[in-house]
Amino acid sequence: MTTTRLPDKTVERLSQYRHLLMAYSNFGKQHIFSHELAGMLHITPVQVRRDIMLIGHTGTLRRGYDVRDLLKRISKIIDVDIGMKVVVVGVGLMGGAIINYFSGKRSKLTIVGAFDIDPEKVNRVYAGVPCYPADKLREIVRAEDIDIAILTVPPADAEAMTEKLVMAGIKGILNFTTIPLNVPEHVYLEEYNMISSLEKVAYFVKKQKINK
Amino acid sequence: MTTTRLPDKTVERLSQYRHLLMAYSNFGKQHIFSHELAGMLHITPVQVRRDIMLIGHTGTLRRGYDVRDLLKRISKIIDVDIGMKVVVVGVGLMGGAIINYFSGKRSKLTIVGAFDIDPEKVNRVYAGVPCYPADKLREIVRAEDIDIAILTVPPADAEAMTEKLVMAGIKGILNFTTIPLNVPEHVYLEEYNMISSLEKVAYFVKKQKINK
DNA sequence: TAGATTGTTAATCGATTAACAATC
DNA sequence: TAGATTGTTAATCGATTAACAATC
Repeated sequence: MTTTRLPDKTVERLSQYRHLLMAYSNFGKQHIFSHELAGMLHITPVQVRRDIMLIGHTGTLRRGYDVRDLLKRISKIIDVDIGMKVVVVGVGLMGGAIINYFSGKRSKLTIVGAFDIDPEKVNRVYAGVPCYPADKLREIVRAEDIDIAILTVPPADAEAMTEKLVMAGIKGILNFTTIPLNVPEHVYLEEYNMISSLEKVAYFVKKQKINK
Repeated sequence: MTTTRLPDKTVERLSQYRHLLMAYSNFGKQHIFSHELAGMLHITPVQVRRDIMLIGHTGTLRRGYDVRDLLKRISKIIDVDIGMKVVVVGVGLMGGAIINYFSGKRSKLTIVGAFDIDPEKVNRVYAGVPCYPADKLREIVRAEDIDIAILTVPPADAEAMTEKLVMAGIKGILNFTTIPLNVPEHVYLEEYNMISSLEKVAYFVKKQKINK
């Protein structure tokens, strides 16, 4: 089954639908309407229906979508069959918080290790995740078949570390540093710049204030 | 000077241009071409020129843009004249990391306080930022004229806390919880869902692997 | 039946990019 | 001049939404 490549935004929303559906299912609900899902995410019902259409799932006119079936379908699409291993690179406050945040949350995406250059941190265990020395990166990534890295090193180290990650065979990077990274085409890169996000909020708050 | 509302994406990029320009300026460079800025951010030169056009700035054919002038112009657009106060709500690991991350970084956006319900945390100081009890939120937000909140409470508390923030008069929220929030129209909301981000990376890494 | 819902196409909206005149 | 660059319009691309037939 080779689904055509789903739009970026749809993939993000599928992950969010799943998150909500799991809560909903634990609540004992068996069916859900597109407008219910939409309401929770503040998007339109049409968008929900269209996303669900894109993954080839259908509901019923009477009761909407079967929660369990939809959950299964979404998981089939966005989950990895065997599971995928993730490492956190840079165990500062942010790296530590991220390890803690994900620890034990998702079953198919597991943080299996962390890396740091600080000898103080190396060989310690953070929320069940062992910290290795950065110079063993290549070795461990290859041996453990790790696919994804979350990058939380200081800005000055970001470029050099990215190069090492790519050389080691990492396939995807989630970048939390403020440095825009350079990666070859076969590596999927997702950047999150917290400063831009906050400045964007500030900009629109300011606009709002002026218009009033 | 009422600039027409800039596109969301342009505002984000302006913040990124500024970040790069500051580094570039410290490097002693006085001028920069659109393709140089573009290269650093992996976008097209046209996009850079268009964004710069939208804020009404111009460069020269010979030397591109004057770094200092452009910096000033961008700051004029996205910065707040008087400065804007920010609080972090929820001083867990993530909240603490964010306080630390921003501390001393931006001059116009300052984290002036944090809130938590845990008596252990209240009245302590994190990276220079005092932590107040959550029930003083309204009082302090009003007294200090705080505009923006970064929300890092546990998922279960997200909704209730958001309501309190809105009631207290917060104008913008940067939401780091996995709960999609409900806010009135006059409050600007920016959500960041780390789990969706990571699952998106996993999805495209998986796709890549299959196609090969 | 009347009302509510899904599934899907076509239209719209917003953002990016191609094309190119102007000019140093 | 030839080459490189900016500024800007028009075209394109991608994502969202409006519209509506089908149907329980």
